Amino acid sequence: MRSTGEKLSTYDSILDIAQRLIQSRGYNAFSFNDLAKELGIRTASIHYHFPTKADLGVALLRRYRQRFRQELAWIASNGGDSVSRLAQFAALFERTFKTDSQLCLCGMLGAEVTSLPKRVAAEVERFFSETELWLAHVLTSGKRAQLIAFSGSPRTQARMLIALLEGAMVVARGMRHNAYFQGMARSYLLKLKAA
Amino acid sequence: MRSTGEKLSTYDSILDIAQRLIQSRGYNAFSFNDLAKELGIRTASIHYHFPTKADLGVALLRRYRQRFRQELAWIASNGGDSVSRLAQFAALFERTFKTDSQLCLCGMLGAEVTSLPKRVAAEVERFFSETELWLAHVLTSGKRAQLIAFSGSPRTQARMLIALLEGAMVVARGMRHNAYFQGMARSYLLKLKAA
DNA sequence: GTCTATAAGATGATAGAC
DNA sequence: GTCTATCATCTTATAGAC
Repeated sequence: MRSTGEKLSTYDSILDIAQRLIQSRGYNAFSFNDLAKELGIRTASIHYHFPTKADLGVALLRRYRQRFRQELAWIASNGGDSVSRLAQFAALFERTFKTDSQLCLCGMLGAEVTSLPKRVAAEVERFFSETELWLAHVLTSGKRAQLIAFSGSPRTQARMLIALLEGAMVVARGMRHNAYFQGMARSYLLKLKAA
Repeated sequence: MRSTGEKLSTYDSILDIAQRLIQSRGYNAFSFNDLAKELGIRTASIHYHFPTKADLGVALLRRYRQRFRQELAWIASNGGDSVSRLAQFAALFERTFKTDSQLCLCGMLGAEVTSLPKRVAAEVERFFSETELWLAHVLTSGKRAQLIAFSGSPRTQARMLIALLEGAMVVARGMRHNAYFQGMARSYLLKLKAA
C-alpha cells in the first residue's frame, strides 16, 4: 500500500521512465543512459535493478499487462452496459494518446517485434490475446442483449476494434494530427449500436 | 527504362534492402553495416550514395510515395467501381503483409516518428495525407453513385480504413498471427457496401 | 544501492588512396 | 565507386570499491 506523496522506489521510477520513453520513441530508441540521466544516477545502477535491457522490458510489460487487466476488470464491474464498456475501452486508448501523443506500449512494441528480445515479444503477444478475449466477451454479451449488432465472429469484431485503435494512434502520429482520434472511435462504436 | 534481368544499380539495391529492413525491423534497428554486409561492400561506399542515414530515409520515402501514387493511379483508372477500388486498396496492404509479415513502410515509421530525423518524418506525413485524400475521393464517388453507404465525412471514413489496415498489420505482428488480416478488411468493406 | 572504472562492440560518419 | 583506415560517440554490460 503506497501512501500519497511517498517517494517512488528507483525500481518503479525506472519502469515509469522506460515506459514513457518506449511509448514515445520505441524500444530501440531509448537507452540505459536516457534512464540514468533522468534519474540522476549511473547506468551501472540501472543494471543492479535490471541485469539486461530484456529483463527491464519483460518486467515493464508484466506490470503493463497487470495494470491493463485491472482497468478492464473495473470497466467490467462498474455497472455500465456493453455499449458503455466498449466506449470506456476506447477511452483508455484515447487517454493514452492525449498524453504527448503516446502510443499504446504494445502498439509500439508490436511494430518493433521483429527486433525485440524473444521474451519481450512473448509478453506483447499475451497482451493482445488477453485484450482480444476480453473484448470478444463484451461483444458477445452485447449481442445477446441486443444492444450491439455486428456480423461475423465476436473475435473478428474484437480484432477490428483493437486494430482500429492501435492504427489510429500510429497514423495520427505519422500525420502529427492530434485531433485525428476524435471522430474515429466514436464513428465506429456508433455503427455497432443496434438500431 | 530497365530491361528484364538488368542488374540493379548499387543505389537502387541499397534502397531495396533498406526498405525491407525498415519494414521488418524499423528505422532505428537497421544499420549501414546491415546494408554493407548484404551488398558485399563497405559502409563507406553506402555513404558515397547517401551521405547520411537521413538522406537515405528521405530518398527511400520519396520513391515509396511515388510508387504508391502509381498504384493508386492504376486502381483509379483500371475500370473498377468504387467498391472494387476500395478492395484493391486494401489488397495492397494485404500483399505487403503477406511478404514476411512486413509492415507498411509508413506504418512502421509512423510509430517511430518521434525518434526520426525531421526530414524523414515530413515524408511520412505526406504519405498519409496523400493516401487519405485519394481514399476520401473514392468514398465520395461511391456514395454519390449509391454504391457505398457511410455516415460522417468521407475524410473520417478514409481515416478509419487507413487506421484499420495499419493497425491490423501492427497487431497481427504483435500476436504473430498471420491469418489475422484475413477476415478483417473484408468485414469492414462489406459493411460499407450500400444495401 | 550506488559509485568508478572499464570493456567490447556497434554506429554514423569522414579523409584520402586506388 | 569502392576501398582502407580511422574517428568520436554511444550502447549494453561487468567487476569491484564504498
